Amino acid sequence: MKPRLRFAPSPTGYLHIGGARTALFNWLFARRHGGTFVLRIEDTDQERSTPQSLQAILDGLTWLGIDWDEGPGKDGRHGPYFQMKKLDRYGQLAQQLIDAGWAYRDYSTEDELSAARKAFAAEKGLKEGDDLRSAGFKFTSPWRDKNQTLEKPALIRFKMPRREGRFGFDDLVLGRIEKPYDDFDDFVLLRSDGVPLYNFGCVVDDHDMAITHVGRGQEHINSTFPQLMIYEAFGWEPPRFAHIPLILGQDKEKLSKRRHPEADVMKHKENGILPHALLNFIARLGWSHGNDETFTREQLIEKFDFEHVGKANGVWNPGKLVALNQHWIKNTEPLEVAMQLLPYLQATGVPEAAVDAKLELGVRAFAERSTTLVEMAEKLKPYYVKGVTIDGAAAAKHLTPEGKALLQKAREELAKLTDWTTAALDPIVKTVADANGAKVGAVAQPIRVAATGNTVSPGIGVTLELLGRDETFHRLDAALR
RNA sequence: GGCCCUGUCGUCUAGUGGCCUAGGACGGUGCCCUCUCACGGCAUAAACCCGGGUUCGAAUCCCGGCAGGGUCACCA
Repeated sequence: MKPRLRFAPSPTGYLHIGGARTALFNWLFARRHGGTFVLRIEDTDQERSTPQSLQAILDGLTWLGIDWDEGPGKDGRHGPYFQMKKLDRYGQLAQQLIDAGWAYRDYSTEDELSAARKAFAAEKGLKEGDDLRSAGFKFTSPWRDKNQTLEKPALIRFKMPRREGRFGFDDLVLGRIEKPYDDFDDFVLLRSDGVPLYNFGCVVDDHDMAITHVGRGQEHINSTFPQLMIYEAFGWEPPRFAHIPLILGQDKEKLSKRRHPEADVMKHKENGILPHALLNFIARLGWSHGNDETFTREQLIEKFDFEHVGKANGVWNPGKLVALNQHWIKNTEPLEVAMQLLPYLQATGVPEAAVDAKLELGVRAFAERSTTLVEMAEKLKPYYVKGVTIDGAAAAKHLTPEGKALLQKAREELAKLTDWTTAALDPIVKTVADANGAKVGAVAQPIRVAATGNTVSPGIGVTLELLGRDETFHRLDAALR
């Protein structure tokens, strides 16, 4: 049987890096085994769900190259893929549970609940701000065994069986996990407005969508237990679960929107990170394959498994992400990098830039010198504008009378060239140095400063080819004046 | 607080009882290469949370501490 996996975000914000990794692991597993990857939208929190968030999540996944076989924009046989579109289904199933004695209508009001809380607090002698849960507050609805249907709104609670002992499941990454039955209260299945809560909607949908494996964050371990009870009540076979460790910020706190800008997937796009580099990085954060560090998309699909997902939380390491980014900048076809780079370059103020031979040459020259696409764009920009401002210190050091004399000689040699290529340009430096009894550096640096305004650039040959013949002479002559 | 999960260099990790004198990667340090900057190459410092067991033998198994995390809603 081909596996079916899903990613089920709630559209209440941008695509979080932890969510992206969860999506990636599920996607990799589905792809590896020729299965199906489903994208389901859990939009039952109407307070917080927004269309913008949905779009942001879709955009984030698309940017990362994580595609889905069923879900928004991809209808399948197991839809609808938005929970708010199947309220009737949840209602019918909840009624089924009531009929079977696994659930009941609860007409308790908020007032009654808070009265119970107050009574509990008074009995225990707790103060206003104290956490009732810590003190062991439990609420048992008086409607639990009444089995009544009244003409007023009710929420539907699951009736946890009063059992001794423990129950649990075999987690794909954590192994056996168990809890005592009496750890759980009757939990809410359906709100009084008929909208399902997470546990109920999740189980119904995973069943309806024939999900076989659920990879999700470890914060969901505890909700697995009530979900298991729902499966039992319906007599459904639960999927296999794989609880993935959390990603922590450098302060070792859970990655949060507020304190950790890196939690937003699209922030990395903005920072000039290649989508595949980010993919490689988050894959390695929590999963490993021996001593391997870099993986192509195909290798990731070929090697991924839940058994090698680690059990401990991981700390975000921006330095390693950047190192991986540089690795992929260097190890991706220059044409491909050029296409990714273009928008960043244009954004620096050179809208006329295009994916052409010049840009590809630029990528080849700067791949080893750039850690991000933003950095590469900034470094390439001077090759797209007319003229250059020469750095004072650089001029003072290299455009001395002696420097200028050598620069003049070099200019004369360059003028003789018919072929303006790196291969033809490179030897000029040594030729001029030899002819004048100077060191190569004494020739190269004045040229570099005159041509780029600075002491740092790729080799003289590529630098001048990138600049082009006309612009090179324009800048050299300006420096010689 | 109850319950649950976790604990190898600063960080990500390899490791599933002898192959471990604990390996790799990022970062650090030093050297080499070199027209600058990078890239690359070589070398180096750096870890099994603590304490008990089990075993001929434990980073690996068990127990207890300690530390970190998760969860306990008409959020997901």
